[in-house]
Order: sequence, then C-alpha cells, then structure tokens
Amino acid sequence: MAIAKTEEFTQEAVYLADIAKALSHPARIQILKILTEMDVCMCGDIVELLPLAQSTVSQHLKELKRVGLIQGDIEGPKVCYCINSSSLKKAYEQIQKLFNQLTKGGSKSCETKKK
Amino acid sequence: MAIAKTEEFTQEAVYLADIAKALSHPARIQILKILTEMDVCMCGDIVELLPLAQSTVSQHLKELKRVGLIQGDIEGPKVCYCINSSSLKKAYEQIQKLFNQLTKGGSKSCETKKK
DNA sequence: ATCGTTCATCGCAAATATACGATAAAAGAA
DNA sequence: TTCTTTTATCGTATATTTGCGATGAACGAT
Repeated sequence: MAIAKTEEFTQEAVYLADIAKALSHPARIQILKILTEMDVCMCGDIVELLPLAQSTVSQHLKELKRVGLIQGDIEGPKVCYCINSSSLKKAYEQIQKLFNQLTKGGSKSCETKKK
Repeated sequence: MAIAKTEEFTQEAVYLADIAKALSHPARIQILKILTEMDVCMCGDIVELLPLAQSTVSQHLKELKRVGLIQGDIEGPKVCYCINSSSLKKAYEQIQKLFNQLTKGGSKSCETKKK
C-alpha cells in the first residue's frame, strides 16, 4: 500500500530469477562444479560424469550458456566449455546483495508484525 | 574418467537446485524483499504490490514455504507470513559455499584446458 | 571422398510450472 | 445465524522443462 503496483517486476528480480532458474537443476549445479574442479571441458566428458544422455547434457549446457555462466570455445568438432568468471562474479554479487538485504532486514518476525 | 558415474546427483546439488527453483520467479524474489523491507505480512497486502491474482500469489507463497524460506502464522482468517531467518541463513551459506568453490577454482580457462 | 568423433538440434512424450476465476474453509463481526 | 474478510484449493488452460533417441552438421584423419 502507498507504493503503487508496479504492473511488472523489477529488473533486479527478473535478473536474479533468471540466474536462479539456470541453477535450478542438480545437473547444472554439478556441471558448474565439474568445470571448476576437474580438468575437463568437453561435453562428452561431462556426460560420463552424469546419469544423463548426451543430448540432455547438451541442453543443460545450453541453458547455462544462455545466462552467460559458461562459455564454449569451438575446437574443430569439439567444444571446450568453461566457466565465464566475470558473469559468475556478477551473478554472485547480485545474489549477495539480495541475501544481505534479506538477512539484515531488522528482526521483523511474525510476532513483531502481528498487530 | 577415474571418478565413477554417480548414477544420481549429489545431495548438495539437489538441495541447491531446490532453493534455486524457489527463487526462479521474479514474483518470489519480490515477495521475499517485500517481507523484509516492508511492514507487511498478509497475502492480501502482497497481492496489492504485485501484478498477479490472489490465487497466484498464494501459490508463490506456498512454493517459498515448501523450501522453508518463509513461514506463515495463522491469525484467525488471516495468515502472517514472514521470512524464516534460520532457513534463509542456511540457504545462503550453502550458496556462498558453492560460489566460493566456483570462483576460487584456479583460472582453468578454456585456453588453459585446451590441449 | 569417406569414416569416425563430437556436439547441437529435431521430434516427441511426459511432467511441471504459471496463471486465472470460482469455490471452499476459517474465523471474527453484526 | 448470517455476513464479511482472508486465504487455500480446485479446475482448467497454456507454456515451459526435462528427457531420450535419432538425425544432422562440423571437422580432423585416413
């Protein structure tokens, strides 16, 4: 109330939701970890580490690429995927900003709000 | 290679993906912000701040409640929603853990991996 | 030119998600 | 009891997601 209905969502919320969507599948979380922790980058290698078909892994890679969290360098018939550090960093900063707001937000517990 | 196919996903990845799924819609991001920034807690109040029908907002609240990020205290016919600080904190810690791993992961760029 | 490797895309099926209006349930107020 | 307020749930429609096998495209090697 007082604050007018936005009729849309904020840019910040749309961005964060989009990043969250890209992270909303266990396979995609694990792909990101595989790309950082292991000396591996090819789609085929990732397929061997996940219980999914090649075409499915390819789709997950596409989704991660869509939001910019990873990038793929074409190497002849192969593609070398890797983390896009700057995008990842930007995403993390926005996530931190969100959670800092959510956690600092004075102890407005249910008890406090009840009137 | 070397590491056997898991045949499933890790517990950590499943948990993080579930939290991310709850955050994967702009309305739900904004609901969390509304609950922390404004002195508001009722479903009806939130409906007025979002371009969505009451039943839709109720569904979003249900999804946030499902993963424990918020809780709802019944107040007669009303329900006072608020952030569940401990769950939110736990989620944030896991997210920080993930991103710290992803960002620190030595500069294994595509260039580095190409062999 | 043909083969093998690697990956993306197509086509399809099943499951989920999103959204709304209508209705039900719960509880205080008249 | 009946009305009002508030929220959840039902039913429905549409869109998106997830997954797979099959196929196609790109390219190096033979």
